[in-house]
Amino acid sequence: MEWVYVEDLKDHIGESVELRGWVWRSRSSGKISFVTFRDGTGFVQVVLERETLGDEKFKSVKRLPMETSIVVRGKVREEERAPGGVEILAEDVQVVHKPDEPYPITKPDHGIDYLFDRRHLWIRSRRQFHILRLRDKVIQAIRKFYWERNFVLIDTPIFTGAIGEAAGNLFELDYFDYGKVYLAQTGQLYLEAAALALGKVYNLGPTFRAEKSKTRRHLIEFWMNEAEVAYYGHEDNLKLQEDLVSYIVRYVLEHGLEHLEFLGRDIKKLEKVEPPFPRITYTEAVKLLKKKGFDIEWGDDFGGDEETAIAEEFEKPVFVTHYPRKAKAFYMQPDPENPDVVLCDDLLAPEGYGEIIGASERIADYNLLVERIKEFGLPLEAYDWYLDLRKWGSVPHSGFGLGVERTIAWIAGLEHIREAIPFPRTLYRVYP
RNA sequence: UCCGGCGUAGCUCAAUCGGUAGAGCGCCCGGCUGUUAACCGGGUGGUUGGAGGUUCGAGUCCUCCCGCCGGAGCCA
Repeated sequence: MEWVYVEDLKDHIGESVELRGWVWRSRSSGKISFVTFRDGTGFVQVVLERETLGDEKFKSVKRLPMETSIVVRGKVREEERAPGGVEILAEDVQVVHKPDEPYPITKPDHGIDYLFDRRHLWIRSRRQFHILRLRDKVIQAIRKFYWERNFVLIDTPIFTGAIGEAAGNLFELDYFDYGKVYLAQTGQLYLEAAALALGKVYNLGPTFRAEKSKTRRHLIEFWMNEAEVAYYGHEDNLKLQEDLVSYIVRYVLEHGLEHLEFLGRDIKKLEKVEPPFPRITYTEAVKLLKKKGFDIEWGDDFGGDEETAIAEEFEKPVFVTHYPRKAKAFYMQPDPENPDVVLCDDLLAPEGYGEIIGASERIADYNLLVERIKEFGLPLEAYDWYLDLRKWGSVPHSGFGLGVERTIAWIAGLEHIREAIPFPRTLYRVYP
């Protein structure tokens, strides 16, 4: 008998098949019992009848505890009364492992701390199943987007010297006799080197921020997708970002619709995400916020409330461009028309999900970059190799970083980013 | 780090003004051939986060500590 996964059952209607998986829940009656069965690819209802299985077999399997692992053989049939429209009429059930203790996650009324203490088990639950499948789709979309455009994947290092966007917020480790090294906050500087070698490059991997951030938009360890392209200016950069984000949303709508529907996501809102995205300059955004009653002055950075207030003016993600030089990182190219602002953008997701991209054109001129490093009080010697990039064949180039979990949280409509990653690292949690 | 909230059965919560510690779910036993978080009957279950204090009497009030949740700052 052929071993079939739940996700492929629709191709086997009327056949007898073997399923290997686990009991999610079961409901038992006197002579019939319904098992919600899961195998990692989906959930399906298995019907156990006394008449089909015989008295003895039925008695032994009619009340299997949650998370009993079982192999089921039976007939696949369309059934209107079954959730999902397809069910299995069991002809044989073999128990692989029957738990001795009650499964700790039962009805959906547990507290968030209890659930995260049992994250290794919680990921078996339906909601988590759908979220993690969506995450997989988002990452598939990212890789496919760059692959289709002939970008080269550059895996940037996790251990780095003391360089990055800021000196603080770094996790410090001892590295043999070398001394202190730090966990990467960004692969950007390495991607800039790679862009000058390979043209169009990207990365996708974990990054670490030792920020004591305690909000629904922050993780200590999160995944970032960064891209960097030689000879790209500010405008090319914006175009690439809106193409990427639209591509991800379209891909998920096409390949992950059932997951979005399970999570109750408003699909119509996602369908509107097509290029071009609206744009607003920082200066215009400040005016808008003042009109809305915010106490903000030109030069201040935006907080979560400000970002939400800007984003709610638009149905699509919105670019906020041309931030004040002093509010942003040292490597950003000044606007030739106004040196107080830089050629950068933040992409704000709709519905209050905040910043999902930070981007800029990078400074190409050696002397200007040295000046900025000094101006920001950074140690010049740590940037030796980075400055080298401006010594030989320096060119204008631009890039950005996309926060993977924030993108997932937005697309999936999650209340908190911690559900968007299998095992979240938050301020007070590294277990499990 | 700062501000606010919470901590009671395995879980989610209730307990009036300071006056006998409760419910639902889970689990165990029994019943039921179409359940959808099944349902019905019975049973099981407590150092009220910890230490100290006020009081005739503290889950409830006070002090300190611990843990968690929400938010701020910072950021993707």
